[in-house]
Amino acid sequence: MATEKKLDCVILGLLSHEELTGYEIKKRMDTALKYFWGASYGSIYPTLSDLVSRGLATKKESTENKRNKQIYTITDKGHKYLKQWLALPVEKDELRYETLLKLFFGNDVGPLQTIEHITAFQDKIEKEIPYLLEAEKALKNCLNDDATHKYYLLTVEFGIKTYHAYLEWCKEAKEFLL
Amino acid sequence: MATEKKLDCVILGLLSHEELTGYEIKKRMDTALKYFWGASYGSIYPTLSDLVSRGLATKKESTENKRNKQIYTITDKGHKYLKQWLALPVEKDELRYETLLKLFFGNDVGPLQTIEHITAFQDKIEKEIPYLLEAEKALKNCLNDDATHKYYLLTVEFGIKTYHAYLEWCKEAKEFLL
DNA sequence: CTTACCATGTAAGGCGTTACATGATTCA
DNA sequence: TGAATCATGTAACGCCTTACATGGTAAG
Repeated sequence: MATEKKLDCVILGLLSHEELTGYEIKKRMDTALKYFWGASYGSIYPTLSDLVSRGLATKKESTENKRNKQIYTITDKGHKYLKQWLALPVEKDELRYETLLKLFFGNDVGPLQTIEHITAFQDKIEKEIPYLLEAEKALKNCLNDDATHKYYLLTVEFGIKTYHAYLEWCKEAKEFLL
Repeated sequence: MATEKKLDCVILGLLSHEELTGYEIKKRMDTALKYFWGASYGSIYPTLSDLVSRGLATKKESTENKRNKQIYTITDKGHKYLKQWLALPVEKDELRYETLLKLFFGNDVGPLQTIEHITAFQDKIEKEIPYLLEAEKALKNCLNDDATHKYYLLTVEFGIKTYHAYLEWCKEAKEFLL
């Protein structure tokens, strides 16, 4: 019954359209998935081994050069498992914003310090937006190449939309506190 | 260096304006804080004991009736600790939306199933909005009573704004997929 | 020649959940 | 009298991160 682990499904999802190494999986986590899902090497590599032992993926050594490179491929069983999980209703969407926490207790330290937290948040968001817009542009330009791009684009649009809402809120919140 | 635990600060923040029992703390987590921070009894009670052993809070037994009720109060040291934490920059704001994950891999199961996930998400958000609006109204009506309400209101406004952005996205996303 | 990136993995330990276990009180 | 809510806590376990440990390759 315990909180179901999702990382195996995430990895299978990534493997479902290309063979990947653990390192490459991590890169995708840090780019395409970073806005809504994260993972470290310390969880990726063990999960990969687990996937192989459960027969949901296979592992092969790279042949092209000396480099110690393990390439993972999804199996039919893995595809099935992934599809089953995708069909299940979503269990949990969780947001954990320390900024809001510090804001909530803002009265203990006064408006100036709170405004600083809001400004830091604002800066962080403003720096992320260009990447999202770039991704949006790139994805729109190759929508016909690969149907998966369509879904990727939707997550980017989600990010753009919410980030703009965040910025609007930052502006209003600061005005309210001054 | 390990991920700093935040629950102690959250509890101190709640205790900073009123004495509370573990049960009451949990209630606040499930209402005012639920949109950006969660915690279970299994983490609240041990943290409370820990707070007492570190001298950041004190515990006293309820005198009013037979009920086994432990009331926690913040100490001066606790106030100092809380303020120090509030002054520190935010370490991490994290969003973990399984909905976006399933969306990202939507190509593996097609648009219809993806639309179902979006609809479920939409329903969930639509059901939450009335509570946020109610809280907004109540807080606006008593802004002068207690300065802490001002900060609470800001977190509610954040919720309202982002939830509206979510709904807009849901609508557009579904149109895009059809 | 050294910095950055490619590449894999383990160990220790933190954090938090779920399930369990218990019992009082209030209200219909 | 039964359901809901009040009320506290522990035990087992799962998940994940950080830090550690190691080494190859490419580019400037």
